[in-house]
Amino acid sequence: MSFKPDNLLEHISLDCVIFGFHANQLKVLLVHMKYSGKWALPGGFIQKNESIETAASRALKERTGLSDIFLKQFRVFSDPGRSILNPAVKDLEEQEGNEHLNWFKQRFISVGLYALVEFSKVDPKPDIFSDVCEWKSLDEIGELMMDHNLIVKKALKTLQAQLSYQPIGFNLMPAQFTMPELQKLYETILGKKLDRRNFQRKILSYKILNKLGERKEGQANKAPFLYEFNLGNYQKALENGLSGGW
Amino acid sequence: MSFKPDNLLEHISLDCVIFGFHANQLKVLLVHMKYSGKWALPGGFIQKNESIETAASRALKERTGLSDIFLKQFRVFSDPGRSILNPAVKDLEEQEGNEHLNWFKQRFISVGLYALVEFSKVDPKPDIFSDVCEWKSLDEIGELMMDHNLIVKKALKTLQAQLSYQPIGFNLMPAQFTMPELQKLYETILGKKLDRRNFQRKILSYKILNKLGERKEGQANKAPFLYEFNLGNYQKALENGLSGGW
DNA sequence: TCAAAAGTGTTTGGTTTACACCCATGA
DNA sequence: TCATGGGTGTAAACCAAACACTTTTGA
Repeated sequence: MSFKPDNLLEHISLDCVIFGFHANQLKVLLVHMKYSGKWALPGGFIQKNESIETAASRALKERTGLSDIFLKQFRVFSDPGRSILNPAVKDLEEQEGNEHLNWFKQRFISVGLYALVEFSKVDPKPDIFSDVCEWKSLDEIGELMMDHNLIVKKALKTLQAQLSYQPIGFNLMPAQFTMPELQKLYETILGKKLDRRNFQRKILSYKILNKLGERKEGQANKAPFLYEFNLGNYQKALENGLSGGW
Repeated sequence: MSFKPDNLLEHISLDCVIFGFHANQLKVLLVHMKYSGKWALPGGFIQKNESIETAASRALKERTGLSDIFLKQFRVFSDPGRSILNPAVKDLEEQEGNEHLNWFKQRFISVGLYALVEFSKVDPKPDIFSDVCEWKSLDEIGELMMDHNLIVKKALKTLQAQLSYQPIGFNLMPAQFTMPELQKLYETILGKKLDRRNFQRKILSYKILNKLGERKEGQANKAPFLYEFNLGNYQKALENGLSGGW
């Protein structure tokens, strides 16, 4: 993998908050920077003939192996101070003879996007500036590079707000899932418990689920039903918005 | 007024959708480009040591004379095609010996912001690329430069969505106003009629208004009460959000 | 047969909607 | 005195929140 700044727009970067859901926890995909040892959000730059969204899809594809990811820009981070102490520059300075050092020393304005992906389908791969790429649950995230903690915080807040008027599970759940599992997702995002019965009634009222047969899994209790998303209605709900608030 | 690209970030611009309310109409402040004759949104560029918001405030101050304007970024417009037919470049080509032509020929990614201002306080001033700066009501807006029609459309949609969970009147109304006037503002933004009595009950339930004495104005009907915003509660409502939906 | 967790339905209270009557004002 | 439009209140419909009992399952 090579890096060619001459095909990239200057001053503009993007940072992706990639959300996944696993073991009843909301997770974020992070990369570990080679030299500074800091964790950071997967990012990217914009090629001269692509949009932010295209560039982000490209970065996501590289990091996760997935295409057609749910992706949404939510905020531009442009505080002039955000780049001043960019440890990525320090990393590069430590590399012998890095020809692109000056390019990284410029000030970057970064577009924040969040992505929703199905945890099990992701095959995390580091980029050329990092040596590790892996999932971290929200409470495992320590101090991130630059203003990335702020970016995660704002992304989560946006996601919470969207939850009230947009269906989101399709991008985060496996193809088949139970109602309690879906509820856990909502509870995790919102950071609070929901009533089991009211949750079910509400989510069913959206008509975005198909009920399948029961599942027999080996737990010492009644086996919950399996559901899948009804893509047609899900799509409509995405376009028209939902009503409620959780 | 001079123009010094050497102090500006390349590739990044901003466009402001400045909303005002007058004569029961929602208006947008536009500038008329000197050479192409096209109307456009007031825009700006980002200086090397300022944030997007600061740059936008600067542009707004220049265009309207106002400081401390309500301002919110809502979307980045980065389609590579948006700049290709930039008539501003054509304008500049027609100017003899414009030294900054190449600077404008670059591709721009633009951050869209919307602003809410009190119509009567604005003193519109063109920028160096335009010869007119004036208010246009939404239905008077014809074809704008580049993708500015799209930007206006998205701004309006954002404003409509915000309406449900944020108070907005303070920035658009004069210091004192009547309930029917405030209702007109909401109706205009939403593009639909609201019930007079339910509107009043709802807006009063937010506790963001102070009721003043009646007003006597010469109309052939009962004189409506005057109200003003309760700044303390208004501020709280901004931070905590409202409940409803219209 | 018991604990754990899922399925289902009902009651209650609050919010939103729809609607009607009276009052003040200038013409 | 009348048309216009504002002030206020109430009944009905709807929605959300709280809550209980029954069922299934593996241990």
